[in-house]
Amino acid sequence: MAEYNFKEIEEKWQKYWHKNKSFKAEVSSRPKFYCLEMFPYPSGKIHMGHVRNYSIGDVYSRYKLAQGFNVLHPMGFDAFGQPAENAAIKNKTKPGAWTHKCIEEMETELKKMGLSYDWDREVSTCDPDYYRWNQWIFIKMFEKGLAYKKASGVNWCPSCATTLANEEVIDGGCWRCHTKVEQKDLDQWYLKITGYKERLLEDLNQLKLWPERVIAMQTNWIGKSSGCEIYFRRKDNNGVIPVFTTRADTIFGATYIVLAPEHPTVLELIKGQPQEKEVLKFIDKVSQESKVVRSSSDVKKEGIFTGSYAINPVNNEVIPIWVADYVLMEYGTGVIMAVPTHDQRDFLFAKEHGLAMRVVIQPFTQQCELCAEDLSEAYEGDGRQINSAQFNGLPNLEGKAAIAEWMEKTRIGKIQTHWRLRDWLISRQRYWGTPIPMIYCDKCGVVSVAYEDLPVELPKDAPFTGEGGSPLGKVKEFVDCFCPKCKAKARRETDTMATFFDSSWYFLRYCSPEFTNGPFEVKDAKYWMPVDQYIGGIEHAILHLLYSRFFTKFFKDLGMIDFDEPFTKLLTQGMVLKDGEVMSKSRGNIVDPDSMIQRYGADTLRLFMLFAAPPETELEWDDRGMDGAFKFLNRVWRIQDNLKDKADEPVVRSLHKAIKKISEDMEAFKFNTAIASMMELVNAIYQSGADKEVYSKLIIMLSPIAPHFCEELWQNLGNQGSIIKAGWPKFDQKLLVEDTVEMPVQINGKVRSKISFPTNASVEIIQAIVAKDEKVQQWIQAKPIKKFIVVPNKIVTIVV
RNA sequence: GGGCAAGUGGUGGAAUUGGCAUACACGAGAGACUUAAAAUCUCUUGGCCGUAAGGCUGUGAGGGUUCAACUCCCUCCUUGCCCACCA
Repeated sequence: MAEYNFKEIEEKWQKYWHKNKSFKAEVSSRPKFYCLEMFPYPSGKIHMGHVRNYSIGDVYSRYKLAQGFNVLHPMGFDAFGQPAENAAIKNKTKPGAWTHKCIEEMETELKKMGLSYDWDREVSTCDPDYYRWNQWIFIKMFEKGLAYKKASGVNWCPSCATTLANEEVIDGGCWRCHTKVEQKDLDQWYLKITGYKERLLEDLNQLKLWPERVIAMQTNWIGKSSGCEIYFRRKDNNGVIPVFTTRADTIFGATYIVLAPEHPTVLELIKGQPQEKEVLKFIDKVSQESKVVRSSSDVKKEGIFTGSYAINPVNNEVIPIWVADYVLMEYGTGVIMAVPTHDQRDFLFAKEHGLAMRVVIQPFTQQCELCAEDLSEAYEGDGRQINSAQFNGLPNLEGKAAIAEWMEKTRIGKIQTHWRLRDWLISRQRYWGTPIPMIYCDKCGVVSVAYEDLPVELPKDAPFTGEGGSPLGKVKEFVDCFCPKCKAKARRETDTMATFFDSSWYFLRYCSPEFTNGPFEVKDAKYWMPVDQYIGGIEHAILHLLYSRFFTKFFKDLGMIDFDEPFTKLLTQGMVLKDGEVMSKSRGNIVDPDSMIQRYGADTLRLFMLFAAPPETELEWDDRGMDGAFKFLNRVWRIQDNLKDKADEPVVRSLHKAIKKISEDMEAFKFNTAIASMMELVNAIYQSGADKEVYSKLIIMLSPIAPHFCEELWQNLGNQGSIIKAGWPKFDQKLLVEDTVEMPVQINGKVRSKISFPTNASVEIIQAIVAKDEKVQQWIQAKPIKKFIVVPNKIVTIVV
């Protein structure tokens, strides 16, 4: 037979699959399997991260296909976003043209990998047929009160006159011109994801097949914390200042309270005080700082006394009210009670400004009473309540509950839950995104575009330079419109949607990509959804997955679907490293997948990617590993010339053991050990030869990993049609059991002999055989046997 | 600071979940084939002692549980990822 010519073979079978629509998925009565990999941003070139992600998904998908499932395996492009605008500015093209060119190039590269996609279902989020449904969803949310507009602080570069994402603020300056970034209030569109916070948290329990750490990350992000709201009264006018705390047990140690600089009450508190001017100056200074600067951890905490006092409701103590930058308006009530003895930040702040401290929790191990003067840092551990009136002596965890209950009864406070999760800001002052389908009418106010007028299409020409705010605002034909209600002249919203919106429901669109009466056809989604296996990078563990879960729940509430969670099983693949570092342009350590395909072929690249490491862990790129993978394929290739009429029994047994192991491994995404088992089988074949039967089963099992290669061998063996239809091999249980097993014999924990025993021999028989073994007797000598342990077919242990 | 992973030969990684540590591969070494090289095939390959048989030792460090620990428990170290003035 000729040599393995991967170039010819890969082109041939890619054409074959395309021509025969081998991976076309259609609704049927067979059990379905929806296998999905996160769709890429079309940068034009695929990188090794893509290769890994899509190889993993493709192998699993093909494996499920071989098992007889009706597999849906689609691909598309997350095509809106900033890079297209940047590229357009740089190359003087249009974002649309640039993006479409990139999509084409990327498709070509993906197709060269031999991925089993149903390309007929391809979606692209920048296509009006796609984004009109973004707009449709947005309007539905608006109608349900889940989309709303609110003024909010954004990072603002005064020189470029544009908003900046947090990532674009570098050392407090604009990434482009280094001008100091300011905070500016702008009216922005939000989605009320907080309306779903309980369900988003609760339903994480349903996700038994998600990695634990993703569940942990989502849980932290939603950030439910139970505590108390405590009402401090103002000394001057009895006004109430609510404070949120999770440490009600320390309330007797609260020696001052601190407001966030943005807190509206601050202005009242300082009015007429001698400090007024100074405090205003301080607030102004803080507000100039961008969030990024303010929250960088090593910056010293700064604050100032307001001149006013509050009353601690549990002991009627008069305590000062301060303002400090380390208190955040967005969390809790924007006010904290400071307990310097039991919170490190408060401790440092109190030391700095000479504020009072009182110990109220005594460590259990401490005998004599702990004094504030003795502390060199805050004591944040558990202990016994002291200086806490009627609660003295209680362990603080009991104290926390008792105090909370007492405060609620006496109406000093209220048991309360706070959440970290914020509403989702989706407005972007950019061009290359889905236009938010809203209209401003002088008479009717904010009105949504009529459904029949969707999509609101992006104007083909917009003057964008990356500077000076929203490009759509400069397109008169776009902005000028009529109010859908009163038909008067009106103004169109010029913000576009954050691209996370687009990717929050694309998995539903794949179910019926051509559907024109809604984002997806209900009956198709009913068959295909939820996604059985989702595969992607850990970097999407929080936002993308959370937003997708949110949208799914929203669709359920609209009655369009009947499940809570979109992704039954999730696999987060590890990154591809080179010399221990992440491959990236800036590091200059990129290995280009296309050049590897040129040199070795896609099958070798896929094989190496899957063999080098388990999918979840990081993968160290190794050129020599590619040689190894290529060598293995050639080794398999050569077998076809030396087939016997009938394989020896040991090889047949090896085959059946391999089928069992490989099937289990494929199911569990242990592709690296599955491949190792195939290599072992090949080694066995090299020892004593294979027949057509053994060889056929080997290449069927290898076919999800090296599909072109195996198709060719399958055909060489005289089969008609594709190996896809061959079906996954089954193993014969009888061939797995040998008559005898070799078991190690341990004496006092050390292996001293290896003896062959009949399979499943009884303890008595084993004892009798062991008694005749010279080596064992040598080690036991005449010492009495204390214990004789047999782990069936595994190990024999003797203790003397 | 909080959370989650992980740490095994020269390298990537295995280990049926408490049962022979290092499967499989890379690399290295030796041999066969060859005029030669490449390719291919076969063998060796954790460390120490030993001519050998064999022995001792060995999974980040230290302790513990057990007949038996890479695996479980405690303390510590290191690396990676995510979150973070979160009250």
